[in-house]
Amino acid sequence: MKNRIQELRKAKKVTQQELADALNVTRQTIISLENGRYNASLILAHKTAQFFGLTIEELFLFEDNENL
Amino acid sequence: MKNRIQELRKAKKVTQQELADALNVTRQTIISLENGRYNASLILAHKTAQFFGLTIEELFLFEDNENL
DNA sequence: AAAAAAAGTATAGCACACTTTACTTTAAAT
DNA sequence: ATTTAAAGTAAAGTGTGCTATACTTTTTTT
Repeated sequence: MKNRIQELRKAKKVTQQELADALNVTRQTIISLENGRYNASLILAHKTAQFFGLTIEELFLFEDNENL
Repeated sequence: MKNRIQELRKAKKVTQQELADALNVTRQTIISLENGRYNASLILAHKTAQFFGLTIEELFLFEDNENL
């Protein structure tokens, strides 16, 4: 599953550190999410979507056949 | 974070086993989600929401101050 | 009332989301 | 060109989502 975090963060002119602080996670977490190392938890997904004023489904691009 | 899984599952007259099969998880996972033992992963949340024809935000009731 | 189906509890184990720390590389500012 | 800020990599550790197996309790059916 891909996401639009990096794209939207840059459009908002926010650094990884600033986003991390706003979401109460570490910068590592933001890097890993942006670079597709792992998927966000449900709560983090929701907080991130709220930060950008979107729904989870708008921020995260779900494909069919995602195996958990 | 609470969710409406049990309520919607019963309304649809589906057993935990049937829902588990439809989502490709075990019955234990459904029981644990319904009884609030843990939160769904993002992908499972999405598949479950799709099963009920809802968005994630409609199926899962996010509160403020959820600490990851 | 007895049998069968559905729901629940318990525990051990694995995978991965997230943290922490430390170091390197790339981009921006002076 | 040098410095500084931002982004990236690496690796070990913790907590939890999910599986698997086995057993018990509740609900439904006959």
